[in-house]
Amino acid sequence: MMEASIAQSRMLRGRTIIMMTVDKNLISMEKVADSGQCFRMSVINGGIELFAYGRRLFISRNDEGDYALDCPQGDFDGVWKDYFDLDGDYAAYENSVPAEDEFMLAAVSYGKGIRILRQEPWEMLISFIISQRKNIPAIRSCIAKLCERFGEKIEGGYAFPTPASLARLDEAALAECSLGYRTGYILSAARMVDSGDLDLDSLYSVDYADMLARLMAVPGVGPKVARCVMLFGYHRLEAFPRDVWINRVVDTHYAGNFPEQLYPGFAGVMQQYAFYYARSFKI
DNA sequence: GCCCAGGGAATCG
DNA sequence: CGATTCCATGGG
Repeated sequence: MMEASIAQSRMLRGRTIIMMTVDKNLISMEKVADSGQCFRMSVINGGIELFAYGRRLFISRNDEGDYALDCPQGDFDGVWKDYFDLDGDYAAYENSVPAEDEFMLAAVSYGKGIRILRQEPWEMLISFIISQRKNIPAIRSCIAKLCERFGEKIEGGYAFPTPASLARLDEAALAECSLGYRTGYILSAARMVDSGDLDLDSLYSVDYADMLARLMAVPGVGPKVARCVMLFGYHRLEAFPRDVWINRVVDTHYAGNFPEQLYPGFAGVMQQYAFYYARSFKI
């Protein structure tokens, strides 16, 4: 049984810094950063920088190759452990692939170490409204502009903008973030959430169909974007978003119909392996 | 310059 | 119903 995390301390400029280590076999931070489910996690000068929940997290590797998270144990226990879904049993997901499904076997093998993050629903809602008809680098660029212009300044960068901070803008101000025709969608979503018309916190406790309907009531949110919010924000692992890459996979290898029923309650995890594999090899 | 991107809404048949 | 068309912008 590998350890999920161990607290370590080291000295830096005369101060004691607490680092949390995460077993390298438990998760691949590099694959997660490149998996298309998050847009504010990037590999930079010898480590990985991540912004979420109003914080910046820097991740490096120690001599054993395990991950060192530059955060106190309280943040790890209260935020990052669940954020990275370190308690999830991904071996069970991977082992559920039928022996005859060569595509999913290859996808699971290639993507080993990917996990479905628990991100903030509000950030997922805005991020995936932006995502429509954009490639991932362009999505990241738009979100970076949003954060720099309208997010709160925090140490090392900017937080994701709050609903209130976007709701009070006009379209001209938002349009500077290269949102194109999505500008009105973003503004509507921000005002719905800020006014309380859409209570994102209350959605944690509603069932699949209700959550899907409530999210799709937002202008610019259709079946695909709603399922991305459900999967990456609310951790509804049964949600199976179909984008252009997944549609190509499903058409090519599954005659237009992916066998979601083989993965009860976690088809979305398999979707993520398939997406990462397909996009990496441009299948 | 060209093609396309983690789609959705409006329109048409 | 399903199929088609338009949408703004920038990355590769």
